[in-house]
Formats: sequence, C-alpha cells, structure tokens
Amino acid sequence: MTATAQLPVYLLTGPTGTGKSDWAIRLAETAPVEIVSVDSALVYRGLDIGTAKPARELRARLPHHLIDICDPVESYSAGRFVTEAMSVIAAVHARRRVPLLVGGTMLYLRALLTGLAPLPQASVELRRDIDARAARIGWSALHAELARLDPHAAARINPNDSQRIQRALEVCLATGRRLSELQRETVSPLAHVPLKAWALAPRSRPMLHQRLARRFHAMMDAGFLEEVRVLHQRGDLTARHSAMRAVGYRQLWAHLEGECGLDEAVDRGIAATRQLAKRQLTWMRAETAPRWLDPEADELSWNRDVRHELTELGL
RNA sequence: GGAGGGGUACCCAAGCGGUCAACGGGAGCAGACUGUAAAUCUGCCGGCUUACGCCUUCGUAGGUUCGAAUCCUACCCCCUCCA
Repeated sequence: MTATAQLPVYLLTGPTGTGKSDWAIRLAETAPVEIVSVDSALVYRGLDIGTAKPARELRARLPHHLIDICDPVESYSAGRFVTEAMSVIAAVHARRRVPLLVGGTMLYLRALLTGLAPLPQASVELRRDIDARAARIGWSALHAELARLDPHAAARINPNDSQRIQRALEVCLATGRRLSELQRETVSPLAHVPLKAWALAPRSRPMLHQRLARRFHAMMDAGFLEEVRVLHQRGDLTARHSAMRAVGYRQLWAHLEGECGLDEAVDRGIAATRQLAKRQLTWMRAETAPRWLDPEADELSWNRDVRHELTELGL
C-alpha cells in the first residue's frame, strides 16, 4: 500500500437538474479535486445541449473526466465505465488530488462502488440472434427458455422485461454458465478506498418539476433541436442507438421522424426528464445513506467542509 | 337563425340499459435494477378502508325503468357546415 492508496474518493450525486455539476465546478475552482463524470449520456460526443454538458472552455480549464469519450454509434456500458473510472481514479490519486465523482447514472455508480460480476460484454451477434428469435416465438418463450438455463435468473426477471431476458440469455450462451451464478462472484473495485458521498435532494417535487421544465425550454432556446437534427442527418444513427434513446434526444428524434409535432415532443421530453429524476431518487433512497444536502441552501457549507477536509489530508 | 357532431375520472379516449368506479393510452406516485441504465420492467392510480366492503361519479335538472354513463325531455356549453 502506497501513500496514494489512502486518498479518498468523493461522490456528489442527485437527480438531474439539481445543480451537481455547478457545485462540483465551483469546488474544483479552488480545491485539489478533479471531476469524474458518472453519466451515461455525457460520454457521447455531439450530445451537448440536451445533456447540459459543461462547456468546452470550462473543461479545458478544469479537467472533467469521462466526457466525450465515445461516438454515438457506439454503445457505452457500465463495464466500460468501471474500467475507465478506475484508471482515472488511480491517475488522479497519483497526482495527489482527490477524484470527485459527479453524476446521476446510478447503475454506473453501483457498478463502481459494489462491483460488477465477471460477465462478458455485449455481443452484437448474440443479441441479433436473440432479437430474431424473439420476433418469431415471442419474449415469453425466451423467458421460458431462460427458466431452463438459469432458473434463478428467470425467477427474478419479469417475462415482459425483454432487455433483461436478452442479457441473461446472452450471458448463458456466451459463457456456458449461469448469470445468477456469475453474479455471486461480484467484487467491489473500490472496496479499499475511503469514500465520502453526498446527494442533492430537491426540496419538493413540484419545484423540481418546474425547474426541469424550465431547463428543457432553455435547452430548446439554446438550439437543442438543431443539435439533434445534425445527429439525425449523419445517417448512421437510428432510434435504436443508445445515445439516441437519451432523454430529450429520443423525443426530438421522433419529431424529426415525423412521429409527432414539436410541442408534443417537447412535452414528452419534459415528462421523460421528470421520470428520470424520479428513478434516480428511487435509487438514491435505496442506496446506503449518503449525506443529503439541500440544493438551495447547503452549497457554501459543503464547499467549505470539503476544502477543510482536503486541507487536513495535507492536499 | 337552420343542419349535424360532441360534452366520460388530472389529460386523451372507449363504452351506448344490468357483467361499469367505468376498456385503452398518457401524466402522476411507489418499486425493481450486475456490461443497452437518460435503458428496461413491475405495482398503484375517484374517496374512505389492511381487506371484505361502503360512499360519491360519466355537462346540468328532471323523467322512463326492477335497474341508466347508456333511453326520453328541457336547459347550458363546445365544434363543423349552411345562412
């Protein structure tokens, strides 16, 4: 164990639109921390306005890791995130600085904190085959098949949850082993690193909803539709690419495909944002207690406390 | 003024004498979540109730009927067309 191994990792999470990034940026202005994004949409290049991505100039001044690291035709993944986050964390520690994880992609967070089983990565071919069979015999038949291969996994997966049925089958077919069995081999990559976690909790749901609607409209004013149009016109992207399934992008894409009017797309995008925030809150309530902070009131004391702690660590 | 069409729960919308608290969908709320996760899926969703159940709903007011969201009458509102 070297001295750097003792440095902590900080985490600031919260539902979308509560201001995590702003807090993190203002802290990073004066403290020896480096921001590590935990966000499944910020990884994609060209998704800027709709993801509220920090401006390029700002990122040039204050390092933000794991942003713009993937083309939208690719599919980023939790597994890739863990690998890349671990190497960023090590690099930041090596600079005698503290990584500040910032973001609300809760699966990525859990994968990093509690670990991921040694599972194979996604296989385009297997998924294509499984999709084709599903189209023929239906997902419930595939669920039944999973029940034979991996009863334990099948019992936990709803027969309508095509995505998880597909993944479980994929793992079984690719490895010859059961997903449920492999999952028992999960180990946390961060087990020996001191972690300090905070979460921003909106004061009230109606306030959050109002803020999210305003923010979406501001994105539209900032050229969100044009951004999606550019992606649409590339020609190599479809509604099935995970980058184009991101909140807002999916709805504006549908509008560009002529599926609905612009006003409706915007309304649907705002609703999808609310639903995202709600799911993030569900995760946050289930995860082991972070310190909850009030986005309206607690920034200054948080900022001061963190800097104080860093000073105590000799940084 | 005349001729049609329509008013159903937060929104859209089906129902057209009993099996209707009322199909669907959306929104909302709660939950699940191991390489697609800003994804995918589940439950609840008029009120009271743990539940059995009870109570109040289908523009308004009456009426017919054992029984009405569904039939009749009047009235109010909305839309389209003719004038």
